[in-house]
Amino acid sequence: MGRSPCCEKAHTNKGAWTKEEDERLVAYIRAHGEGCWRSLPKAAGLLRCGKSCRLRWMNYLRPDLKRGNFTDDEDEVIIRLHAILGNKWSLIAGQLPGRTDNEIKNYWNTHIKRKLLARGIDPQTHRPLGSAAAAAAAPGVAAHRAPALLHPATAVPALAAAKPSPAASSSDDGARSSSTSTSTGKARCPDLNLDLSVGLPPAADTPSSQPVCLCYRLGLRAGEACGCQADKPGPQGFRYFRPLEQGQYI
DNA sequence: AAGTAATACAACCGCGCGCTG
DNA sequence: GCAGCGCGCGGTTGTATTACT
Repeated sequence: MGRSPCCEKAHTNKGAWTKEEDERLVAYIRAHGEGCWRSLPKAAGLLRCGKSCRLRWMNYLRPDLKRGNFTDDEDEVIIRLHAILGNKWSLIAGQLPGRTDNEIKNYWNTHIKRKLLARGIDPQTHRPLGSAAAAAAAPGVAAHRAPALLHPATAVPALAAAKPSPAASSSDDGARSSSTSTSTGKARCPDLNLDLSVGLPPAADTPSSQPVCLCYRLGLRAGEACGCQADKPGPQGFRYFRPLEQGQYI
């Protein structure tokens, strides 16, 4: 479908934001909240495109942003999440309060990629470097890596394929609702439902199609990121996957 | 001190998706 | 059912800063 430009480019500023523009934007959002980004610039007296205002607010001006260096813990969480989610920066950001998708994306490209390469790990596949077969088997995004991660016959690339159900948001929409909730100042995690469940192969000791929450693979315990009972083995929880051991790769 | 390369990060761009009339 | 709109995402670019020669 055809799309009109998001704004009158001829009458908008571009490039770095000035202090005055920042102040105007912050003052307006404090007074009126985050409403319609398209009409915000005019209402706030800014010669900027709505998209630009949104980006500036989300990535730089939001009061709940955590500035400063990433901690080692955050590094590891990003690496683990990227191994499973791929370049779903907004999803990853949803797990790191105070961090933005743009910030994480930049950090990944400038720091973590190099860190993984130094460890001898391919940052795209999260496999040891030089594993051509591994790379061939797992090209591109993490969803395509799922078969290597899980049972090849029944693993569901949930992120790519799942449609949201009335009961649970999922896939990319989950990402959007997650990021939306952050932008509106609501608590980030409580409503988060990544819904990264996969179907398991029928096996002697596992119920068929039992959902498995991948938060357990991330080393998260119940309540840290989602409502599953990942650390409670048995019928109440999920017991089929465990976090990676030292030296294991996805 | 000057020039160049590398790095970090803010911002832009194009596209896909959901919503609405 | 269709078309347009608005939002949000991920990839890319531009620019400022820092490190190195």
